[in-house]
Amino acid sequence: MTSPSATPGPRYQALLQLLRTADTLWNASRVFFARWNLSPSQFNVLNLLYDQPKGCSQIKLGRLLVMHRSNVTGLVDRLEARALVCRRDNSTDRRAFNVMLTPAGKKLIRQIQPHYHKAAAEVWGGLPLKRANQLVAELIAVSANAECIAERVST
Amino acid sequence: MTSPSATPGPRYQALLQLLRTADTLWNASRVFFARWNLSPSQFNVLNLLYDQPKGCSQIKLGRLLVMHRSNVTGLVDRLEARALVCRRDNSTDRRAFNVMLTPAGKKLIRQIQPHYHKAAAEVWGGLPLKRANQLVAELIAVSANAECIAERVST
DNA sequence: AGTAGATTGTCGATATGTCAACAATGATTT
DNA sequence: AAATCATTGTTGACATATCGACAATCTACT
Repeated sequence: MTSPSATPGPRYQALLQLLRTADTLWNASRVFFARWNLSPSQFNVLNLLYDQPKGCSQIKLGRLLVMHRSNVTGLVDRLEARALVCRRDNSTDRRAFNVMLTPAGKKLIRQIQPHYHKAAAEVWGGLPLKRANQLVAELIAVSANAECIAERVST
Repeated sequence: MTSPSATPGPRYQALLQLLRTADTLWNASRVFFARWNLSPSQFNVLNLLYDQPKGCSQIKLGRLLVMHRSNVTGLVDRLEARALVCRRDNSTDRRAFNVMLTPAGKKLIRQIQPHYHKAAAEVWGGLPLKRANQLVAELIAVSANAECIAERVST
């Protein structure tokens, strides 16, 4: 007989498995993108910029990628060194850059995307649509709870 | 009318949301453990060692934490410098150390665990047990698929 | 206009993570 | 026993991530 609300239990297992799965996914994506000599984060930058033809400030990039400004600097530096991305002056705000894909960057991301979407679909195997939607909802709830806890602690 | 097997779709959203949620959880845990001046990885080391009273080699620690040996070196270094962990010679294998908790380390982990379990439970809110178990099963399947893809690519 | 406060990007310090290479040791094979 | 191969931990080079401090700039208010 198990106590009806034992603390560790299945919910705790779910938490551990969630983190572990994400780690596995991230590592798999590292292996996956290595073919094009890109890190997952670098791919994310290119992928995001692909949807922003007018370019994007670094702080906005950081917000979309959920990372600190200071990290965007180096990420963009390395992509710029490979001419996949360029920094253009922003005419309306002289503090900010406009980061955008170069033609080479566009070409690369177009080349990768079909492989990426195929792999992403495979990862879920035969998960029914209904379950996928339910899962997204649950994960969003978890995110919200975690953020709430973090906020409560830091204040 | 949506196409029955469009590539991005809800499964793709689920993938993104999964990574995002894990990132949020990890960040929340960083804030959470900062109270004790620990990183999430450092906590994981202590937490693992708590269940291994006889100690653990660094390579085994790395496997349990899903990280490379070389990373364990620094992690243990920093915990050792704070006297939360110690390296003892392994009598049967002179290559390996036996990493174990010091009394101070045991004391710290015992102090943290109740807060940790409470927060971990809160994260799931009112998720029914049945759903939690289903989730774990789905996440394990995803892990396996991801690892399979990575292996296929790297070979 | 001028000043005070917020925002943007960079830098340095530090932690976390990878990989390849190395020395020391263990395990196996001949 | 000797040689070969595998494993353990460390190191160095690097990418990724955080934070705090800083200069330049924008914004708002007096």
